[in-house]
Amino acid sequence: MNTTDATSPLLRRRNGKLITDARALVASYPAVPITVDCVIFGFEENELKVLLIRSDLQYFEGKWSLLGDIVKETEELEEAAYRILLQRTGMNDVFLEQVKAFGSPSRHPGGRVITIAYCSLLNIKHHELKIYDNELHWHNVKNLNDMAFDHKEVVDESYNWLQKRIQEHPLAFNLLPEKFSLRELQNLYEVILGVELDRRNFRKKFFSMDFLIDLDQYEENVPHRPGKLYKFNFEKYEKNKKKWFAIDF
Amino acid sequence: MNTTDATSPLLRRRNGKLITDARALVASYPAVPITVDCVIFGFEENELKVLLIRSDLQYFEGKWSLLGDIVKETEELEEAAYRILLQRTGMNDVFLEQVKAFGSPSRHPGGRVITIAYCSLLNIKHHELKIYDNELHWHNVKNLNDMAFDHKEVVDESYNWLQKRIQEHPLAFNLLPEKFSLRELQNLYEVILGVELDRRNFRKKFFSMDFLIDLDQYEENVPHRPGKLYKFNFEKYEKNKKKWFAIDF
DNA sequence: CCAAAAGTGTTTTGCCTACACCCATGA
DNA sequence: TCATGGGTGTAGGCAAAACACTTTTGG
Repeated sequence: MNTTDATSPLLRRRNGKLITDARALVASYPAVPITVDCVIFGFEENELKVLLIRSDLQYFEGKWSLLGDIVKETEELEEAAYRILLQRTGMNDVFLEQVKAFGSPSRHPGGRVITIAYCSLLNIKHHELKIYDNELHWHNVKNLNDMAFDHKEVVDESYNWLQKRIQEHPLAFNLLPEKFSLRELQNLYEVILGVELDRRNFRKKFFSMDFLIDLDQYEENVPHRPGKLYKFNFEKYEKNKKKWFAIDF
Repeated sequence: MNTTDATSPLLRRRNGKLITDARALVASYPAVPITVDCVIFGFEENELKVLLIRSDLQYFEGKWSLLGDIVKETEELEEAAYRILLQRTGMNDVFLEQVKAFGSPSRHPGGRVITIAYCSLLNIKHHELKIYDNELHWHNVKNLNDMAFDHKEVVDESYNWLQKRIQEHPLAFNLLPEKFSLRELQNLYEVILGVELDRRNFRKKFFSMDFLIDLDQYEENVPHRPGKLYKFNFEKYEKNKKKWFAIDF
């Protein structure tokens, strides 16, 4: 390995001299278009869903695609993700977090495009999709295939990320109505994690955390005994969240 | 929010017509240089260290910088990270994983440059740094300041990532010699996590996992009773690793 | 009164924690 | 023989898991 190789400007030190013209240096670099893709998860009818549109590209005719857009020149990556969310869902108070960058040279048929995937969780009931450009629709996460680009991989990675994340952080509440029953909460965990949970232990677990506010209200219009409604106490959680420590693999 | 806005090619559907010329579409996008930065952690003398060079840029004169380089036009992101590692350390069998993309428009003084941070763990004793371009050196993670670009933030995020990751995955063994004593392993955990651990419980924990191979060999040249040497059974770990499940936040 | 889901407690088990003494080696 | 760290076991507490019956409501 020859590290005196001078093809890489960032690795090279030119005879110990410093580079004075940073702008010229950056201008000399090859450049690639950057997009942000939003993996927007929602929960409804006991299914985890993701918001997709039909691809605009003839190359991917009929295939489903994530909601993405080019990052504007002066825009933060996260800002671009929020912009896409707002344009597509009309919501601006949603959860959003970066998951991963995807940069395979061949992932876009029009040439190299690097994308940063952001994961977003929202409550489907909280907004109506009033816009149906490109057949914007919710899709069950389980039945995805024939997606455009590498979007299947992006969704899979995001789903893995969500499964792990939901166990360690109170993300679930972003997918539920503000007021929810414990049954709804448990269903959500069961669907996302793909496991069955014991109702009594689940309740004990959440009550012992003591982050649920009992609203003294009940479900309505259910064909059985209505469950109590709760909301999550985010303020208390933020104050009390513990430093997590346990070697376990 | 007007989604008939036509400034975003990926969001737009032109009167229901598909885009046939994907190449022209991509060519019309603004483009940004992409770099990969490697956060290379090593462990030595009971300190967690990170490999840094002096920045080449006059703008950052005297400041320390991560090892990074432009991603070549036909190169996978991960491939670029491995290339940088090989060029800088001469090692090609090292641990490497993507941590996060950093893309603030103002993070580079020469114009926008987006970087993808990769985290790497290696055993300092396994290779000598024969190359000292740009004062390549190991730095204690605790004493970093005055770094170039947003590299302090990148290191901090990578360190957080490592702290979490090392508790759930057997990464630690990438930082140790192939044969190690339990004391070395414990020191590593204590330093990375910044906690003190009970020796007996730590041993019990690792022995009960049953992933350590007893080599029936002992430390040498230590001024006290030598400890037994072990190596990690990666094969067994890969076969047995459990599906991790526990709601806990 | 029937169906459907809500709500509730106890026992067992395994794991993490706290804690103190003897052992092997080199100097 | 001394200094240094290596190596070991046990008891208590706590949290997770397993498990079944009664209650409430709507139809």
